[in-house]
Amino acid sequence: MDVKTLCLGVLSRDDASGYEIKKAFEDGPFSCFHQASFGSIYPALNALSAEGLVSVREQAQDKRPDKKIYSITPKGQTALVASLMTEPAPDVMRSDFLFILSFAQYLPPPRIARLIDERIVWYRTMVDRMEESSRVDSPAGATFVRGMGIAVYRAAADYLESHRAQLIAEIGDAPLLVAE
Amino acid sequence: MDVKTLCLGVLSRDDASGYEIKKAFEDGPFSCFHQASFGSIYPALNALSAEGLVSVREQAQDKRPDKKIYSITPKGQTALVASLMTEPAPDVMRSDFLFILSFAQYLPPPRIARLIDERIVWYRTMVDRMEESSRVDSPAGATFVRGMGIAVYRAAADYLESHRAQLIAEIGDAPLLVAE
DNA sequence: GGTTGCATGTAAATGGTTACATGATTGT
DNA sequence: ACAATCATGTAACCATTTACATGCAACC
Repeated sequence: MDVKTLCLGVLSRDDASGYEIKKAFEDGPFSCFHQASFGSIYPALNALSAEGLVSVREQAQDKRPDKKIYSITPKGQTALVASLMTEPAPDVMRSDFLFILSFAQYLPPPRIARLIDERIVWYRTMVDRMEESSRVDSPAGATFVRGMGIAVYRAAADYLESHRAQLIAEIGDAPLLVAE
Repeated sequence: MDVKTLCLGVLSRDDASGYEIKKAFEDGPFSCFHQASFGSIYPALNALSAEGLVSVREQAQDKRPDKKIYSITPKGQTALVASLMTEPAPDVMRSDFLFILSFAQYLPPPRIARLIDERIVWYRTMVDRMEESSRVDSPAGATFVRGMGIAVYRAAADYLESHRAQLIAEIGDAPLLVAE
């Protein structure tokens, strides 16, 4: 699933500028499971435009730079659905946090405690944010995915909260390998 | 966290060949949150060797190609711990599955049903595998991380099972945009 | 007879990200 | 005075994946 398809997906929900598409991957509904930078979004948008999968209209703004607002075309809708019909690539997860935690016994307990505490806060914040956005009415798919995000992040936070103390106690008994 | 650190982490648990390290990222305890291919592992191992962070011994095998078994050195242990003390990069998740599901209303319900069913099986299989490996005694960090994996994957599978029917029903009412 | 597993390695291609360039406005 | 937000875009850089190269043994 390349950046072009990702942009098409965002645009299928609503017209947007490149800048706004970026936000959808930063804070928005896609931030949890896909990401893209300006360096990939702007070229993708130009390519989509050249292929006739999106249309552009320039919008002047006062006190703000001009915007290019992109809309998905019928051809673009078809292309999006075709991409959605291909077999999804396997999920990819990259977590330095879990990698570090899996060697907790080599590290100072206060560091482990801090990492876990920060992570709990992060998960709770994400759950709150998702619950808030679930108050506005969304398409069935988006609602389903958001609900799954809430369930999974809540399970993660709950686990960290309920097992934190035991891990800290266990690694507290072992000798340190590094100064704090 | 680059591939060199990842290899150092695997080797801190036990001596291994490049081939065996690959397996740790494919099926093993790290497969859920980091991955690496041969094309990155073998060069990383050579670099680590040149830096004195690992040592190598060649092992002849009958009916199998020769192996190069790598061991972490004291210097390597120090380097690993130093890496583990740096701030972890933010987690990255890339899921075509969730991206596709968030546009479920554009797609044929049987496809959505199949995708969800396959995913449930996958999560349950992973949970079973992790639970099995939790019967052998592991360091505190690894046990903690494995437990979190089980909790999170179980929550994901439970959510998919309990909300599957409702999603299928909701998208079944809308007109199809593509032939099955 | 074809696939999978074992085992190491290289080179090319890829698909990004990071950093840079530019500039007004608003908030601290 | 400095950082952040809005807004678009390019080019250099990067790490990794993919594909290739090689070959034997076991299994179906």
